[in-house]
Amino acid sequence: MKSVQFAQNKMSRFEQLCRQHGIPLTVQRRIILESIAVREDHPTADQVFEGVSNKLPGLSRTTVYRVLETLVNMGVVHKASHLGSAARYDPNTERHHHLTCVSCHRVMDLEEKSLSSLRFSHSKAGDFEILDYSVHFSGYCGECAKKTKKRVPLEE
Amino acid sequence: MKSVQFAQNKMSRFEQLCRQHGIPLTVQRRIILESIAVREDHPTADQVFEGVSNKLPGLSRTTVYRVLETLVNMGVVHKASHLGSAARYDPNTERHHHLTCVSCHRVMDLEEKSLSSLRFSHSKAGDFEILDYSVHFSGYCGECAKKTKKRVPLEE
DNA sequence: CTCCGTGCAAAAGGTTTGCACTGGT
DNA sequence: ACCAGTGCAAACCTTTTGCACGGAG
Repeated sequence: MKSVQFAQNKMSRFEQLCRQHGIPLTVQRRIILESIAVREDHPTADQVFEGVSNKLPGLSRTTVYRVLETLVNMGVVHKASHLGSAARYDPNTERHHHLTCVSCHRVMDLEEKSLSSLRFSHSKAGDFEILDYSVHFSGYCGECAKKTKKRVPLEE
Repeated sequence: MKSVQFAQNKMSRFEQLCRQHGIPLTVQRRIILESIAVREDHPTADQVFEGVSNKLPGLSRTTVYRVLETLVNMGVVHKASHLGSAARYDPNTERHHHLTCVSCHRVMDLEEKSLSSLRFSHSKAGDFEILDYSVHFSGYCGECAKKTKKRVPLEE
């Protein structure tokens, strides 16, 4: 499903970005990115560490975290922890969807009928048996949209 | 947006469930559920604690966690921490969607064109400025579907 | 009266930070 | 050579666990 091509493209784009922005291209960064690009799953930082520490003995867990953050900031890797570090509790047990403000991290409900009965090709995606789903939107909430008007949403 | 009615219904259903299943109806449970039912946001356990400890001095953070888990198991409250406790990293930076196995917690990609250009009533939901979205599916992956066939997916 | 629920403290993840040193440009 | 990146240890935040006590059924 994922080709060698994919990993190679990833690396090329990464190296290109590094040169463009004068970001040091360290062994750690190269190996960590490669290890993610090759995998089929969505590893946690710790799983990345496990997978890489063989090839790079002495690698620090801390570095894995820092490199991952760098890669995310560069847009080369996507960090999926949609609702932040802490779990959130919601009294609404009906199917509904969420809006998360990328600035203040507030989470709001979205009741949109058109989203509550999505159709997919099959009720099964491959051999995966779907029980439920929800749509997660990210963006700026009303307040933050004002504040952030015409500002780069980086380094608040 | 959320009515007093809603909170009252929540409480009634909760009390009913407790009686049905012989679950002790403690002050802590009542107050914690009420505090969530009344809120508009999706508080973290800690935020719940903050909000409740005024009304119930001496309340333990631990109890909040335990009560929340109980409420989730009773189906009265929904826990949203979609991808588990640890953040996950994904080399695929294109818009795509996720399948999470509720049994083994594996996360897989889903490339489904029909989901990649959802239409909503407006590109803005209220005053929320949407930047991106993704659909999160939960269910059983192929392997776990076999194992779990005809078994209650509770208390592994 | 019997248990389950609670509180406290301590442990167990996951992630971040301070500081000195090393390595890329 | 300079500065950013790295390693180590310790701190921090979120959540879980063990044990003794007290309140709900």
